[in-house]
Amino acid sequence: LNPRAEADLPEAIGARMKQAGVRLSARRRAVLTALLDSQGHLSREELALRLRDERPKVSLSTVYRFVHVLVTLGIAREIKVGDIARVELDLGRENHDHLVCVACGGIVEFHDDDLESLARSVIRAHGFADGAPRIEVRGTCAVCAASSRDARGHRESRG
Amino acid sequence: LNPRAEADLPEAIGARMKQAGVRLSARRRAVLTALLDSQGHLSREELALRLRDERPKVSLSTVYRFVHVLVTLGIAREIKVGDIARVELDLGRENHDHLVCVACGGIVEFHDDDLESLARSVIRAHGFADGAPRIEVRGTCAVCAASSRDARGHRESRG
DNA sequence: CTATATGCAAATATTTTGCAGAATG
DNA sequence: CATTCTGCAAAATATTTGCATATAG
Repeated sequence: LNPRAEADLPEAIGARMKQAGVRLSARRRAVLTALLDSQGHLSREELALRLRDERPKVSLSTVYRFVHVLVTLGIAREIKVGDIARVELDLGRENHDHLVCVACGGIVEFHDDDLESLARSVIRAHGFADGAPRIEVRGTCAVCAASSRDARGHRESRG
Repeated sequence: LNPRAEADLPEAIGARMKQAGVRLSARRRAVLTALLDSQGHLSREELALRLRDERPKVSLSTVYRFVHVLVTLGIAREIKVGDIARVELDLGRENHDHLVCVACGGIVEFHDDDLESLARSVIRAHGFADGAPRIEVRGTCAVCAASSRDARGHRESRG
C-alpha cells in the first residue's frame, strides 16, 4: 500500500521548487507522490479524494492551489479530455506524448521520434519557438470502437 | 457587417442535423454562422456575447445546450487551452489540425500530410481505430517566445 | 398539430479566496 | 523567526435544468 517511498521524488522537481522559492511541505510531497504513482493522470478531485485519508490529509483547496503552482513552474501540466482536466507531472519524466481516446477519455503515453521531429519542423515553419513540441493525438481506442459498433462505448466504465 | 449570408451553411451540417432529427432554428443557424465566421475558435461565452444583440438574440443556456448537441453529433468539438474551452466546427471544414501556444492560448490551424500519416500509424500501432487522428501540437508562439525573453508573454493581450 | 427549442431564473458544480493558525527553511 | 502553507467556510464562476411559451417541421 505504499508503492513509492516518500523520499524519491525526481531531483529535478525539488530543484525547480527550491529555485522558485516555494516550499516542499509534507502535503505537497504527498501530492507529488500521488501523481508519480498514478502515471500522473489524475484530476484534482481524484487527487484530493485519494489524499483525504493519507498521512497528512490534503484538502481540495490545497490541491487546487498547489497544482496551480506546479503548472506555473512548469513541473506539471493539464491534459483536458472531455470534461475532465487531468494533471500530469512533466518534470523528471521521460519525454512522451499522448494518445487520447475521445470516447472514454483514456490516455496512452507514447513516444515516436519521427513524429516528434516532424512536429518540430511544423512548429518551426509556423514561427513557433523551437522547443520540444507536445503532441496530442486524438482518436478512438479499440474498446470504444468495438462498443460503438454495438451501442455506446465504455465511457461509464472509466473515471 | 454581414460577412456570411445566413443561407450558406455547409451542406454536411444540415444533413447531419436532419439525420439526427434535431431542428435547425434561426438561433441555431446564428450560432453556426458565428462559428463559421470566426474561424470557429470561440468560447461559449464569446459566442453568447456576440449573439446577444443579433437578429434573434441567443441566450447563454441555448448556446450551452446547442453546443452540447453539436459536439454530440460530431459537428463541432471543443479545444481546451488553458482555462478557455473553445468551440470549433468540425463538419464541413477541410481537415486540419491545431498548433496551440501554451503561453497565450492562440490557435493556428495547419495540415501536414506526412505528420498525419505518421500519426495514423502511431494510433494504429496502439490499437486505436483507424480514423483520421486529430493532432494537437503545443508550443510557444513567436510573440510569446520574444516576450518571455523580456518579461511575461502577451497572454493578457488575447481573449 | 406535436415534438423540439428557448429564455429565464433557480439549482448545481467547479474554482478561487480571506483569514486565522500551523509549519517550513 | 519571518514567510509561506493550509483548512475551512464563504465567494465568485461556470454549467445544467425545470418549466411555461414560442417555433419548426
